[in-house]
Amino acid sequence: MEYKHKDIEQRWQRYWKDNKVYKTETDSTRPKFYILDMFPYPSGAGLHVGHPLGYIASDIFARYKRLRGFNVLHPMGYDAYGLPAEQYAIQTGQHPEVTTRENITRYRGQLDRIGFCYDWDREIRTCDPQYYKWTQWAFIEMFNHYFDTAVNKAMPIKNLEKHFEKYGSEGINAAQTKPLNFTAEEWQYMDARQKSDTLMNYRLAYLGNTMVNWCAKLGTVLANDEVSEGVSIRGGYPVEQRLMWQWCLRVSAYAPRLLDDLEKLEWSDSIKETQRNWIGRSEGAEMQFKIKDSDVEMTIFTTRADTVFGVTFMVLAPESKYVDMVTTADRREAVEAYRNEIKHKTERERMIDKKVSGVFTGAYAINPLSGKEIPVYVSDYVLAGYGTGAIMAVPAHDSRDYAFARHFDLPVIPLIEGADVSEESFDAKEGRMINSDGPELNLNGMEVKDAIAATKRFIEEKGIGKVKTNYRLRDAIFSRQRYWGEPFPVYYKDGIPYMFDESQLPLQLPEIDKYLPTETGEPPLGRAKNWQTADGYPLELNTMPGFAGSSAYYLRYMDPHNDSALVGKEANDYWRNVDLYVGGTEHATGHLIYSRFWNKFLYDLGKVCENEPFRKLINQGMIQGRSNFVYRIKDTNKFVSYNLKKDYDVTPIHVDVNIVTNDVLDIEKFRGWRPEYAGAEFILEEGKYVCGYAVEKMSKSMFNVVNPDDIVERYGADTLRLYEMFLGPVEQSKPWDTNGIDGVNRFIKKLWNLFYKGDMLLVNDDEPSAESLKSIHKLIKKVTTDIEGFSYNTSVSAFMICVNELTSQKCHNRAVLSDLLVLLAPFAPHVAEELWHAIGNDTTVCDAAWPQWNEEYLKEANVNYAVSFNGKARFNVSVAADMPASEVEKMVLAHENSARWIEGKQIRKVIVVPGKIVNIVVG
RNA sequence: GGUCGAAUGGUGGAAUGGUAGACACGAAGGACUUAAAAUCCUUUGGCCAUUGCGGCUGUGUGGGUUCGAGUCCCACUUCGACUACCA
Repeated sequence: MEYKHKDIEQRWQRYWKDNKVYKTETDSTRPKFYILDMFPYPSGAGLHVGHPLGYIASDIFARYKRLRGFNVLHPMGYDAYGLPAEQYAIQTGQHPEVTTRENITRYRGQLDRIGFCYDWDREIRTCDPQYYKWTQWAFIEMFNHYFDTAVNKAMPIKNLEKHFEKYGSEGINAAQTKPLNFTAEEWQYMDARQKSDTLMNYRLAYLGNTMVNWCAKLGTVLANDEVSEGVSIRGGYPVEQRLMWQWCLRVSAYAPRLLDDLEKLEWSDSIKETQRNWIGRSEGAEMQFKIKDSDVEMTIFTTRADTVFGVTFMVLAPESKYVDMVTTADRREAVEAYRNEIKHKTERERMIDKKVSGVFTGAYAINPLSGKEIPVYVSDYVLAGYGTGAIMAVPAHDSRDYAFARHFDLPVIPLIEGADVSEESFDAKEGRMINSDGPELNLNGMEVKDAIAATKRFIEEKGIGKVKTNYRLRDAIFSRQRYWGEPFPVYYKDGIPYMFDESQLPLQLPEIDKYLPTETGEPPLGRAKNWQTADGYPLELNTMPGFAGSSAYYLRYMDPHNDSALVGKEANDYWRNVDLYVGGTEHATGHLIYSRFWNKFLYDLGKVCENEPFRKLINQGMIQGRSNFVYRIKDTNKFVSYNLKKDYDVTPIHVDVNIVTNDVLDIEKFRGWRPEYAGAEFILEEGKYVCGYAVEKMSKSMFNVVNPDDIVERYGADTLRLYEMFLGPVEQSKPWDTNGIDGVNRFIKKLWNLFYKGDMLLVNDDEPSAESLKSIHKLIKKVTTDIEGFSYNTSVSAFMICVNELTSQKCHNRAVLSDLLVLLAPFAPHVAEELWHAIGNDTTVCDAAWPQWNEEYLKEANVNYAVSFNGKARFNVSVAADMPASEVEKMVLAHENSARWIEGKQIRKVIVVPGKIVNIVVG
């Protein structure tokens, strides 16, 4: 029999499917293991070979855990809402649901061909009403809760209302948008609208008038993690700041917990660090500065309280509420002009334009420690959204303040001994204080660290400020002006938002005629007919963002068909949380923050039993494209081979990597590739046309996309799986390069030849030799430890070594080969299954037991010691493995080569590392 | 600018502080074959020696710790990822 990958793979994929081999049930008698892939967005382009990298790694782990007796939950689904389907719909009029369904079908086909062990009965799609019912439900719960900072968890908003009735805002401990002050009586006299507005200040899901990232081209607002460098991540369109009424999630309330709980997670240090930076805890102080000749007091935030004696001016964000309060009449016009100018710049323009700009308000503030008068400016380098939107500027010790001071010719007072501030500021937090002597506080001579502490203590005592911890993490903007997303379960009565009752969910996405905003500029849902409650109240026109559906999907997999809860208590108590989560780093500040927030919220409500959703996280690297180039001589249809191109004036042109093999162009296929190349001529080297290459993102426009289907067709899924693992460590990014795939394919054929010679099965029950036992037990040990440590690439090498050894040993022993197949089953399940049955098993290899290695077989009879003198010049000695170190020493010193090296010199030290080295120090 | 990570042959990559370069690709030579494919064998970091079994050198650069450093420490160079006017 010959190794025919197509027959084998089709046969076993059908068998696994028909017999529901990978179906998972809750089973309290067995330990559970939940291993999850980040589910894909089903794009129109289909999967390329980069996508399955993480899926293969997790599939190997899932199969391995199963073989070790765990009850493994390994599901898959689709993050089906998203912008590309909607934009395609705008262009073609095709309903996004239709294209999404088609794309899912294509994805499923591609995934199936690779032989994954997903339990497809648990598949979920975020656009399925039975699923998004629970997304809507969670939103309602967030609306109905606030975050209590005293107990550090979410509490019902009803509690807060009761408190208001009795005590007003006095004594509340609630995360809030802004501080409010009202009495119980004032609360009583508020009308429905005012009460609603007041409660919005505290709800975890709230309607807020906030500064948002508005992308005109996409016609929607975007969350901070969907914007990078001032342009939208999807499409790269410019984004500007706008004040809009939006649904928001009070993620910031959970910032301390999101930060602290990172410690417990088995995530890579780099991704934890990314989250830490994103949450951005900074300890500092808030301080009040009085405005001269006015009642206004401005609050600023600083982490450098020690530098207060070096404050020579203050700066307000253009959007700051203080601007109107302090600007003098004669400066009003100039300030307004500046604010308008800033308002019309996009975020991107503000970033590119690093020029210092700003305007004087006419006001002077009084330094609370030195009593000096200092001018107040407005500038866009101060952000409205962070701290209080106002800063005290210390040009000597902050580079941004320094640039501003130089531009407006403001004084610079150095505060640290030896700091040279003639050319640039001294930003380091170290050194000894000078020039910091005020009427009540003297910091001179202190170290910076102590000066910060002393100043904080002083301002708290004097009531001019307080110690404050700020977080960079902002609330998540939760509205999108799009069609293809979850509708909000919200209706409006007299302009006040109300939630649907849970029993009325899901609120289904309506049909519309065109997927564009309405003529009046409302979101696409404004086109829906009868988009109102039974009583005629209008419904919310926005939809939820992409991260809504992906924030709790891992919980739904535990209990995907439950009609009465997101996840039932029994299922949740058993599966708890994800033991191993595999996905890309690009979600570090998006999905992985939102999911943790969402999970913590549900945990506070007692709906889930674990505080964190993903216990261990592995970030697979990205597979980049490896593009190929041909070199056309300018103004001709003649192409010159890579190593000859320096003699010509050439234009490099991307060429489809699928007509290039090992960087050699298939000339005939190239002529047929595009009509303009039909008459192409070539200047060859050694009879071949050699292409150049470059590593780039894998994309259609670079003609470097490799479809896994083609690899499966040609080499088989097992080869694809092994090869993707063999390429290098899973966590590392690397270009896709098929140059080595033949080696992996050869390995499978060699494995096959251990079992078959022609049609004859070679397997026997002879006593296995000691060296065969050693080979297989070495492999068991290596593969077991490698899988536990996610070193799949070295595992694949170990398989190759073992098969080579068994081949040269002519080992066809059934027991040895059985162990080999079980070890291989996670990596190459089809061929393992085929051979497993060929040697007489009638159960599936997926139900076998993982073999244990026996150290007895691994023991060496003899051990090689490397002998060195002063760490140099070595020779080897071979001694019995159980010889004690002192005997080894004697034997080495008696060795003829030792005499040569010692040559009468004194022996100072002899070091024997058991089994490894003998080092003799002479001199 | 900040944070984190990386640097090893022609290539992808191996090496609990202990004989660097496993394994694979590619390349060269050979066997089988009328020929090709497939398969198998040999060589393959560099330099020198190759009718002697060897010698020298070598993990981005410069220092350090150690009997011994690709591995640990310090500084630098280059590259990558993330983030970015966060006071």
